[in-house]
Amino acid sequence: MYVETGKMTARAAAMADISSCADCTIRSGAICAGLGGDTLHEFFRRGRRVKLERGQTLMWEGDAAPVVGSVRRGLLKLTSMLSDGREQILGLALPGDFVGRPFGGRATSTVTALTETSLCVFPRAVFDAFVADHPELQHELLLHTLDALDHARRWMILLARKSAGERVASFLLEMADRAGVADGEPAEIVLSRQQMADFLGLTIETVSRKLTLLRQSRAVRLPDLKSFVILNRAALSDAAGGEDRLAA
Amino acid sequence: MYVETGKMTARAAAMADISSCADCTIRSGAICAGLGGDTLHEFFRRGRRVKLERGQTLMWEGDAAPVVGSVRRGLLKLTSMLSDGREQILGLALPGDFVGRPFGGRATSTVTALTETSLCVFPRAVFDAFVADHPELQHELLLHTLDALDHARRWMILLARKSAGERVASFLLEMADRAGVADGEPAEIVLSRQQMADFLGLTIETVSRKLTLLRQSRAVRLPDLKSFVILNRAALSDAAGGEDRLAA
DNA sequence: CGTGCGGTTGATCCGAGTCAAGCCAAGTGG
DNA sequence: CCACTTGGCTTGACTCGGATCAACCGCACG
Repeated sequence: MYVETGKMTARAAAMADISSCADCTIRSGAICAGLGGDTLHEFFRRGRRVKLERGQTLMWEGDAAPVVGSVRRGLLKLTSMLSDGREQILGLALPGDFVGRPFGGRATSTVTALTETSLCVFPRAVFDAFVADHPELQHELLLHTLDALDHARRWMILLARKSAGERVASFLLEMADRAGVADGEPAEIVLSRQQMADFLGLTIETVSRKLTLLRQSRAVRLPDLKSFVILNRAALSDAAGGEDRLAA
Repeated sequence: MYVETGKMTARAAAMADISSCADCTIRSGAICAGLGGDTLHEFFRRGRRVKLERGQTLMWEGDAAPVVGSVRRGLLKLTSMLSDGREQILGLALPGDFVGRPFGGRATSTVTALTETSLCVFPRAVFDAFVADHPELQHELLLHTLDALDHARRWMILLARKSAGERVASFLLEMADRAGVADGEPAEIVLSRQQMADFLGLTIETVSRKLTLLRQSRAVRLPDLKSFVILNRAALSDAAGGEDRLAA
């Protein structure tokens, strides 16, 4: 885990902090949205910018999890390990999302970077105390948590009731929409086939087969392993099964 | 939907409110925990006590959902309807749990009473405003939401990875634990077989078969349709599959 | 060149869904 | 009081979708 801050004067640190917030592309969607200049600065001073390489883990399920954080850039997965050693992906964290468990005991999931990722990380005790003093921050955190809950519950429906083909189609739709990629344009598949399987509650072979079927039906094009293009959104949406709509 | 309040003098209403809170058995676990006497009274004055009969619905998925509430007594289900008409139960709400979606647009699930239920219900706009003015209330709501999120994510694992037998066993364990019933003592199954199936992402036939197997293996006894007794917790826990532990 | 790893494809198996029949307890009407 | 219905549950026979096991492909890397 590489931490960007080093030794510097208080003034230099403050300037770095301010510029950090000023150039932050996700402020509007993050929990720090709505914090005034002074409060924002106070808040930021308590955290650190952390950069994770692909594959690095921020916290482990069950650990005392000393930190929470806000994603600035990149993509992380939240996972839980099963007794048989397989892992289930519980969700993804994108820029603006919040990770970790404030006011709690142990971390409820393992948080791992899927791409190079940058976060604002806070010691949990410090974060908890600061939130207690700043209702507007707590409010943003509450909104984020409510959204995450809604999203998790929609995903429950997919896992409980959708067929393998529907899951894969739903996944592609969600990836394209979250990335804001238009139909016809190539969108990135950030996950490996194994990770897609872990996410969708399937096996790698089934994921592969269903992708092949979607390609053969001309709903999508798969130029390479890590990208896809929506050729026929209606067909894809149809294959996703009514779309009780996972999109937030 | 039967609303208990009628016309009464301000003083009588206030007394009713106070006694309502005083005799509330779930205060400690509800979002109103930690509200001081005056604030609690203020808060309570803004809501109403609502009683739902078994089967009555408090709000519908997708509706503008004008209310939120805190469960005092009884049991409700949160459901979402699939395009094919089947429903998936997203979660249960027990005394102390919070239902509805504050600060949001539409209700994200349908909320229906499974037993006779009593709630403190608030108009959403009123609730939102009151929460904004009372950080301690917002804090409690946040804690509840974080817990609900953790619970939903654990349930995702069950739906994504567990076999039918494991799901049914996990369900029985959770029911017994939530009701605080000791092994050997009869515990209530509040749901019908159909509702269990909707909850576990199975069909009614499969639920029935797996219950029969558990009975035959002497893990549980099923005196009648609506109750069960844990005879061998080790066996049941084993059948639940390692128990990556759904209990909070 | 091999060697290894991620992905695809094929053959087979098994668990849960589907369809259908029957059971039992609680109404309901003659 | 008894035949008949009704609704929730169980059980059985069969089907089918996705897991499993296995072979193979293609590419990166030593």
